[in-house]
Amino acid sequence: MLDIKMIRENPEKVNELLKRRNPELSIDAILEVDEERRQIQTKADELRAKRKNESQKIGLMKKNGENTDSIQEEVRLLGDEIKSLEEKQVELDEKQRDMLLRTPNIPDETTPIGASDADNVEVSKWGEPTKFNFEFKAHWDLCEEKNIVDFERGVKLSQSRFTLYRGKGARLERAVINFFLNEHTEKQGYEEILPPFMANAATMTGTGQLPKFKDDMYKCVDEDLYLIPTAEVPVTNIYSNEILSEDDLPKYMTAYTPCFRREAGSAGKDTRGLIRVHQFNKVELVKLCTPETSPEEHEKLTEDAEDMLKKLNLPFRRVALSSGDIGFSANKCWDLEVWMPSYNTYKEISSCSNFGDYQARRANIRYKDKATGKTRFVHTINGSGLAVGRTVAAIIENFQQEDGTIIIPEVLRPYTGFDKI
RNA sequence: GGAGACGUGGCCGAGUUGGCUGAAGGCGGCACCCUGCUAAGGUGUUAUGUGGAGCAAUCUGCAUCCAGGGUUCGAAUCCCUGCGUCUCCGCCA
Repeated sequence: MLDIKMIRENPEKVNELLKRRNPELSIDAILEVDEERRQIQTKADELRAKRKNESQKIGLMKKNGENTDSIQEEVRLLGDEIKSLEEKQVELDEKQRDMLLRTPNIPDETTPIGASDADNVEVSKWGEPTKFNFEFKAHWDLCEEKNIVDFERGVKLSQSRFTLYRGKGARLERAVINFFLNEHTEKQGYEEILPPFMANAATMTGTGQLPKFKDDMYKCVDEDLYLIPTAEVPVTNIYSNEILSEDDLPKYMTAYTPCFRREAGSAGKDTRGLIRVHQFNKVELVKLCTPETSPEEHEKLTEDAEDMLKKLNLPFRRVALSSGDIGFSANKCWDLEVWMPSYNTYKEISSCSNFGDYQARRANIRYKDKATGKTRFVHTINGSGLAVGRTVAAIIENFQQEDGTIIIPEVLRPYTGFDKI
């Protein structure tokens, strides 16, 4: 959520930056509501102050045995007036909050300006796209051949885009999860978190999924609970409505969770294989830090994610998302894309975003600044470290051999217990 | 799931015959003072949100005693609902 005071003081600047994201965005309507809201509040405050004084007066008069009938009637009428103003005020408060909650974060100055993913900028590359001197296969074909993912029965059990891993496939998936978690916790200093896989509406609002992206999520029928689309949601919200000490920062947290996404609006895209499914596994990296350190913490987190790809020896590149393509809550985002032979291109495997204080303001996550003694909003950062299903798909495709076997990367072998499939 | 108890500031804990209590007291924290060091002691300070004034330091109004409603001139205090915690019983991986 953007800071209403900041918007009030820099309306042109905010509009200009928002239009980099989408030319139709504007905060003008919010400012109109804000103006009216403040007028009502001032008026209501005055009347409440009056009622307070008068009521105290009544108390004293009663003590002295005076008759208070007329003044009581007067204050009762005042109460009616206050009540109607309060109703109006609540209405405007909610309206303003809703408008702010539906307004995306403003892009960082360093985010490349552009309208869509076509304007994203490749900034670095590691390794070379895998070359084959034989007819290579797509991971979905290899998976079926080796019976390590049973796509058809996954569909039977649930619906399309649900997968059933089995045998060495299931073991490989679990090995990748454990490898990532061990690296993040033992070598990179993150605290392991195992959060609930369902979260309530307040939590979903904190990170930005609600109110705008309700239709992207799975919702429980009889409860105010949603299946999480990413571990970012519960993990970032761990400290919602709390004030941390500056000494507690930065917080490094990592979590494995399954992720549930309805993928509404992506019909026809990536319909085969493990790339786009309704339930997938992911290990997430989340940081809370001070505003001063957030750019460098963002960079370090991205490097931590890149480190996983390097250790697996998977070719990848880093892309700076353009202002038209970054996520709703982010002000800056690097995508890591892994080489996927079947697509003959790089596919997103991690998205490392800096949210500034946007999520912290929504979730109300603050800290006490030591130097000034003031409470400030933390900055939140997160990134996939990495998407597990896509990692498995990349391993299967990039490390397939002419004889039809798949070589398991060295670093995973202690986890899989086998060196090829 | 059934029965009961409870929900106050960073923590503990007063306040429940409604009124001057944003809230006593203690602990902790912070600042300063004092004792040559340490232990101890003294003084002060110590919530959040939001509106207004001011360049600012700051001053000031309003709100907040789990949340939301209600009663009343006036509610931390009374009533209702929800959420949560604890105890006992039942059930269960």
